[in-house]
Amino acid sequence: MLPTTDRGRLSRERIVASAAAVVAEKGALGASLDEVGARATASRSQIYHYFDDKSDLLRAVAEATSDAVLDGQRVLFAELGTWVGLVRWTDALVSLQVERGAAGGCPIANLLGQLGERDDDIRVVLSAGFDRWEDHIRDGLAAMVAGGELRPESDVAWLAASTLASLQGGLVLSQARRDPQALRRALDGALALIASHRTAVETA
Amino acid sequence: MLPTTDRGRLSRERIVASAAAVVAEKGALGASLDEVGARATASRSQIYHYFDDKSDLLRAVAEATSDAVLDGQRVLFAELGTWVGLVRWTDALVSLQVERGAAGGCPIANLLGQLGERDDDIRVVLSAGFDRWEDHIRDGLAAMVAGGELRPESDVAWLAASTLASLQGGLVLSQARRDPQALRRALDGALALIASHRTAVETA
DNA sequence: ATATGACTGGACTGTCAAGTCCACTTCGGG
DNA sequence: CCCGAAGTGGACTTGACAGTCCAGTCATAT
Repeated sequence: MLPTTDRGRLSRERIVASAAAVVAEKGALGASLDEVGARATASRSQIYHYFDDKSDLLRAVAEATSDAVLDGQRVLFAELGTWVGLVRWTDALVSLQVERGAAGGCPIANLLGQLGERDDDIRVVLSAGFDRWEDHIRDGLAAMVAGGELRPESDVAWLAASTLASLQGGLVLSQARRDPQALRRALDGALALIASHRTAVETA
Repeated sequence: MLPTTDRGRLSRERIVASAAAVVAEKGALGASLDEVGARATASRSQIYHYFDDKSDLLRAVAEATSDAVLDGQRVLFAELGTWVGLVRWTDALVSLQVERGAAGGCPIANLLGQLGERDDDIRVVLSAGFDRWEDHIRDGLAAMVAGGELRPESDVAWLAASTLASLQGGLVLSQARRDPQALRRALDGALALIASHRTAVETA
């Protein structure tokens, strides 16, 4: 079931990547294995060679999608330890939403909505993705506390959870309205809450 | 296409209600017209008597769902004009999520994720639902300003948008984690932001 | 009472996707 | 060189679903 040769490994990866793309376009239920195979230049029996069934493939897609979303922010995450870096992170997220024409929200949340109630394994994978995301934010805030930018008594775990929620909700609203400003306003709310815990009062 | 008799009106309503239930359970794509008909004690030709096709029915479901979600909060909305009422509203939302075992997020957001990118009419209907929701929050905050509970210069439109985003994001995270506390933390963030605009400092 | 049109039921068709099967190719080790 | 396993391709089966069609029922207005 797991590929033992390089050739097989590449085949499997091609299939997962194609599946992720098709799922992003057509939704999980709307994604046919025929189309996945066509894009990966692989036939359906290859898919069943590496995966038990469609659900198994979708689990792999969920993992790949989580990784992709987090990887896309790796550079930004590194900057989260300062107020300036935090603001830059929000700016980058809004810019991304502008580029996409405010279409399509968070890929992780999309999969959750489509599969979360149907397949508990997938729900757990996506939940872990959110956890990692929140951890990065919390680590950044903790670094701001350590660096003296935030007051020591700040509850960074709560602030991180609340910030990720603002981000997710902002994405939902901007997708609904096709308006990136909805995300901007949501993130400004999160920033304002964090700002209320800053030490120096050198304007936000 | 639109029913002209009472009997037809009831049939149509039964169909929409059943469709909304099936869609909530199985998702929009997973909902078959056979099952909708079976639950509504109506055959498929009845469905096609009132709706052009499945998309047309789903549009009606989107409207019904928006109305149902907003209606379910009508009593709470009336209380939003005071800090106490605002807190009660958040408590009720968290309680609801506890009752549901933190399963299934916001029905409007779920439909958006499944159909928003596929059918623009539906996206607009759901977006309007969010608008009405945000309007109720904004009106409540404006009443708090008028009542002297919030400082006059408070940007209630922004606070309302940010609060709805926290709510939506909190629902996403609580659904992913099967943990209503994620919603609690998100809403506490929104409350803290609003609290920072209060006049009297009589503890939050 | 009956004709008209709204309303209803169920059978039928075409399409499309999941999953199975088997024959074939590639490639590395003996 | 050749054997066996890993990897590959495509045809086939089965089932489910959207959408159509037509024959029949119900309510009511005259």
